[in-house]
Amino acid sequence: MPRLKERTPELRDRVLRVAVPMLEAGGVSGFTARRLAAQAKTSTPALYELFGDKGGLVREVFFEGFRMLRRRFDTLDDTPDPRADLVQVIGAIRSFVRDNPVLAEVMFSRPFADFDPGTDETAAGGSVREFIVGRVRRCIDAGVIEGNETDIAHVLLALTQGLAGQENAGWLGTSESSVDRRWALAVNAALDGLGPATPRARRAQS
Amino acid sequence: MPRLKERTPELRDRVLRVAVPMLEAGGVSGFTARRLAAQAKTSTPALYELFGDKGGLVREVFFEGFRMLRRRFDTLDDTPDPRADLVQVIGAIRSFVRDNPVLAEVMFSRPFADFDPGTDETAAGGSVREFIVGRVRRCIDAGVIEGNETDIAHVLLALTQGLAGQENAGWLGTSESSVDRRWALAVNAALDGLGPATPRARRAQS
DNA sequence: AGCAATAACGTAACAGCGTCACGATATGGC
DNA sequence: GCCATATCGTGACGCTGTTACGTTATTGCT
Repeated sequence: MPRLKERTPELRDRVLRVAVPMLEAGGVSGFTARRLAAQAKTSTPALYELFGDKGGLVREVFFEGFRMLRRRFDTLDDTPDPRADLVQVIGAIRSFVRDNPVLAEVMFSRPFADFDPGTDETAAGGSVREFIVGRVRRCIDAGVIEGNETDIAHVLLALTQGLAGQENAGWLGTSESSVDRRWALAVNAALDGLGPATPRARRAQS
Repeated sequence: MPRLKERTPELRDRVLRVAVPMLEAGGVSGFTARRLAAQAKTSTPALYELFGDKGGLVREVFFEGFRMLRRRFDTLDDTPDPRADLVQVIGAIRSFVRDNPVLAEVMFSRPFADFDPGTDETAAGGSVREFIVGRVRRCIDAGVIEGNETDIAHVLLALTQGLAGQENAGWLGTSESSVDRRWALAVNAALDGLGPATPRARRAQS
């Protein structure tokens, strides 16, 4: 007897497909429920039925960001050099952040007061982290670096996130070359320091 | 003939002294012009005369954060071990972020849509960066690490910021011990990798 | 003393936000 | 053709940042 439902999972998908480019184009402050509803040719109450609240909406964009990053990893190909492959994945994260700075802020920072990614949402990056752990493991197996693969992945991800955040904010340097140089220095130093038989590294265990 | 001005630099200081604890207590979303005005026993138009707009207000809190961090550095004392001193300053940043998580977000992240620290505001951290550069230089002079002091300071700060951000978000680990372990691993690996005569490190130059 | 001129004050308004109650609406069954 | 009902979107609420504007207090002059 009622009318046909329009607030379906299909609408949800359409909204999300509109949301990501709109976030990137309009920035955090331009990302409002009303504007998104208008742009997706629906109403604000529809958004609230589909996503609960603004935080739920941002949460889905957050998840979509990690899916996009993971998809970018699929375009990378393995080489015989495990260390180069690990450097490559870090470079892929860097270029992702440069291509999608606002989305990256949602993923790695907390620009929306309504959405605080907690430990639950950590799992969203799980598939991303798995990929990195895989490449870390190959380095460990090859004897390029030593230690616990999870710990090392965390460290490399933190370093990458810190560098990307600083580059994004324009703090890492003014010229392209100095920024590149610092990226290279950081990544190489970290990998070298994680390598085997570095005398001082033994301190970490004691 | 007019009445006496109350919106003086003194009021400005009083507002800022109220603002920092209020931000930390109420979080980003609780930090509103009205609430701050009420708490500082003044009016919202007074805030706008003193700070221009909300962004200007947050900007001052941002500056105050760096002053606080710098003041914390002054409580540190030099030891004969330059490497230990460098580790110590990184630890000081970590504890600062743990003690003032919301303020740290304002300083290192961009939780307010109204305030984007740009290259101008980079200078605010200048005095903080100088301190770190000083400790880096001591390490270079002692032969503990090698390279350009500014580049190295940038790298260490990026690493610290990345780790602190992840710890703050609860992403660095669930147990205190795993978080500590990853901090130690990261800092030691970076310093080791920046050290002299590490064969692979030469790659960075080529 | 009392008044006028003037500058500083804060109330109250505006647009826009997240959110949701509720009246309007469209549909299938009788 | 009409009713019942589930679904829709208009419009409202309280909040935000921001500011116009009427109110108020003060000083100098008569």
